[in-house]
Amino acid sequence: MSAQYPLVLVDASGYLFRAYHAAPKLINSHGEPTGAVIGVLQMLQKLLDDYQPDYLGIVFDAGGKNFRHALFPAYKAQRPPLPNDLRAQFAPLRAAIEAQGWPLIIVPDVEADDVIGTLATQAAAAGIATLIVSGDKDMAQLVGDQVHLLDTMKNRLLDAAGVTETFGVPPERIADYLALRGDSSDNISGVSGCGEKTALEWLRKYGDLNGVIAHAHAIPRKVGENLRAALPQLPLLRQLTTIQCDVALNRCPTDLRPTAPNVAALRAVFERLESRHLLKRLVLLNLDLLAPAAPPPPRIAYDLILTPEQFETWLARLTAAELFAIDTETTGLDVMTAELVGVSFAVAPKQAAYIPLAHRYFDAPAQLNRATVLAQLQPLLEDPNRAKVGQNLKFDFNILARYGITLRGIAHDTLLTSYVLDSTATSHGMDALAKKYLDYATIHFEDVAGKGAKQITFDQVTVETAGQYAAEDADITLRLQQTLWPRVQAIPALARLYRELELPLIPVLARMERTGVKIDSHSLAQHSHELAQRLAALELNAHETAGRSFNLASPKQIGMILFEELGLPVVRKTPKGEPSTAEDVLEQLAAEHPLPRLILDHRSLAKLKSTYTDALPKLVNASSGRLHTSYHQAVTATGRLSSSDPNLQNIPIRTEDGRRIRRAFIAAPGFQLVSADYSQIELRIMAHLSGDERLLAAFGSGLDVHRATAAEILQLPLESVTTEQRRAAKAINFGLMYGMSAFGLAQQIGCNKRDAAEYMERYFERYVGVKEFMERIRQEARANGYVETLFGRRLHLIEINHSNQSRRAAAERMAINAPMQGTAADIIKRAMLAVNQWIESEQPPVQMLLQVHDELVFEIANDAVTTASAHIRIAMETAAELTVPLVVDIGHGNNWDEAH
DNA sequence: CTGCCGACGTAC
DNA sequence: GACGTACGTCGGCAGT
Repeated sequence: MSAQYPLVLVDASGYLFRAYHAAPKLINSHGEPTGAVIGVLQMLQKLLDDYQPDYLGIVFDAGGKNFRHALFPAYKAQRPPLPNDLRAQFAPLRAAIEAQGWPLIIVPDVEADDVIGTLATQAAAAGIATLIVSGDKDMAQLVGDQVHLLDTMKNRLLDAAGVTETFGVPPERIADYLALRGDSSDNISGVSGCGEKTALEWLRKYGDLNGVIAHAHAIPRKVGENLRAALPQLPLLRQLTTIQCDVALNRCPTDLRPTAPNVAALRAVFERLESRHLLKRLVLLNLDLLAPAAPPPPRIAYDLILTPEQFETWLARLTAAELFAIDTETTGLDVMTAELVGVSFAVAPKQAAYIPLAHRYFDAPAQLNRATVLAQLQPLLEDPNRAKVGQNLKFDFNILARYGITLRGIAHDTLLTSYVLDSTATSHGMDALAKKYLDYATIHFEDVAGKGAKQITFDQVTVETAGQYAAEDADITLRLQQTLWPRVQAIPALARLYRELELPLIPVLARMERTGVKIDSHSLAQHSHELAQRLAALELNAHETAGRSFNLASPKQIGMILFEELGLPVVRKTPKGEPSTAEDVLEQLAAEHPLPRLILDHRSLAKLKSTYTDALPKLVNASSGRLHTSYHQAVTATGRLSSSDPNLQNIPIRTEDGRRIRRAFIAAPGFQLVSADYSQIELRIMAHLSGDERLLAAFGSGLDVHRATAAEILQLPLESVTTEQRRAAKAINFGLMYGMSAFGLAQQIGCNKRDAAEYMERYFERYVGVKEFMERIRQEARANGYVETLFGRRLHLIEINHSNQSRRAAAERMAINAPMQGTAADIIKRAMLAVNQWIESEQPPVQMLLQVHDELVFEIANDAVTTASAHIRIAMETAAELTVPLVVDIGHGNNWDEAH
């Protein structure tokens, strides 16, 4: 199939000018202007996508003088000099066009118009349909049967009829027309007093320029006089406005076939331009070709293991190695369903191999049998004395577990090494670590498998490509370990934290993930149904109240109704400057109008439905019949775990509907759910870290700490503290741990700022140790650039000395919070290890299912609940020795709500 | 249609 | 500007 226009000729100088004025004035990080180049490249790309020509000419003006200047010294004389920031963009544009393989034409002393005219004429003679792309109206004269014009200014495609319609004259009269009316952009004046209208009228009356000249004597009034005065000039003007179609060129249209792009060169140009858009497209179009920018990567020759002999050799190497890296490749990221596709190993830098086991694509080579290979590897993988390193081994652990292998001898995990070194790093992913610590550009997963809709599963990747990728992963993991571990070792507390807490936690978390939790999908479905009805009723009511229909889930539309149509006051704005419709704002507005309350109710129910009652049943694993979360050990800045897919750390609890969702988390028949949660652990840690006498005393004597705080601040006896007073004290206690200000406290407890400030003052008078502790933490953060937990985990605070007040204040709040939140995280991790130790040694009918920051949830056989609970309590309460007791509340029941 | 971001809301 | 740590859903928008 041939393109509609086999030849496309682009007036590139015009494109560049247009882009320069239309596109944003971008500047890259080197201070170079880039907007016009990027704009032109995007327009060209779009054009070629649209027309897909066989031949292509990107034509630039050569600059310098041409025949028109010789005829008419004033030609284009009024043009201001090129702005420097436009001039600077010619070179990168040329480089990009050449790298694209697009034929670029610049003829010395010839204007782009004449080059285009000549090529179009030659093409027409050869029967090749041509599209001229230009915003210059001169070009209209070239239009004919075979030649059409894409007017980039108006984005219209013009044939001869279109030209007549647009300009009022056919293509062959365009030059006459321009000669008469002039062309200010070229400094051609034409006939004084003769504009568009007059020129068209004359041409209509007398046919062409010669006709006008012949009848010049008959034209009345001043304009007639002007015409007669200009008569000697008109042939010259006609020459200037006529495009030359016979200039000497060293190329003909059929020479203009685009060639293959030079991807590396293109990438270099695009990177310099810092255009994510262009780079992204380049990546998409060149998945296989894409290599990092200069210098080209020296790819290492890794082993691809396809025969038993090769495997034997590598098995011996692994057995002999003091430490080896392992990495599994699978069909997906869900450890409950992903299939093992291959496994890679590294025994020393650059010495790595990939064993493809289950690649399935047309023509895939015969591979070693997965079961056989795994059986041979099993003794090695399960031997605790054979040291292994990996990147996020919890994943590999879970995958191997599904094939009956218990990975032991986990000596290192580079994900966790990176995390303990700097929990605030933007990424602990292998690609980022390789770049950061080894200055090595890894092959990315997207490079081999694509992404988005085009993504394929790893078993579809060719074994050769997969081998390069997978073996490199093992190689880099090993090298990262060699670089990272000494850095951790240099800080003994971090080394302990890593070896004694984080690494041993891997199999514990892996087990919890694979165990999952039983869900009563039926009750959730029933709940969803009810919620749908209540939501519909609220929606109807809200629309009636508002007087029109709108999307209750759209803060933007809500804002329109509340603040524009109903004229309610804007309480607060979002960081982006839009009126906020957040919960506390609507709560205030509810006093003035019934609609905000309806929105609030709708929001809370919609949240429960979409996030929980609808979503959770869909995520139940088909084979286990249970819900499996993923725990992330290297995400939070403070050392907490996080949970996703689904997040089981934010299951509702506060409202009745929320608790009903918790009731859908159930125990298997014959079992109970047991929930054990630390009572006030962060406040206890604050007491311990601060050594504050009164706080220590309150916890030491087992008082209700919030009540005690209220009594202290208000100087009341404990028993006369009201519920309201206790609530305020609780808000202070929590607020303190978050570094809250008087303003924040006032907002929280609904009092004025002065009262809040007075409460806080009174608090710090009574709890002097806490006040001193907070100041000490700020000092420590400023001096060290980090703060520590009780166990030496560090949180780096690079903005603690920031010049911007609010940035610095934010860092100070993190400094205050992190030691408490982080110590609590350390303690519950220690408890999890202790409980796991007990489970492994005693083999009680107990499974640890969930961790929710200060709570552990277990599934325990009915008759073991009491004794197991006692063991769990001891393990948790003795997980750390503080100057206050750690207290654990334990409950049990058929579901998670009852267990509380 | 896909991907990204901001707003919002759930938990501790 | 103002309360720390997370994750998921939605709307809206840009780009495909």
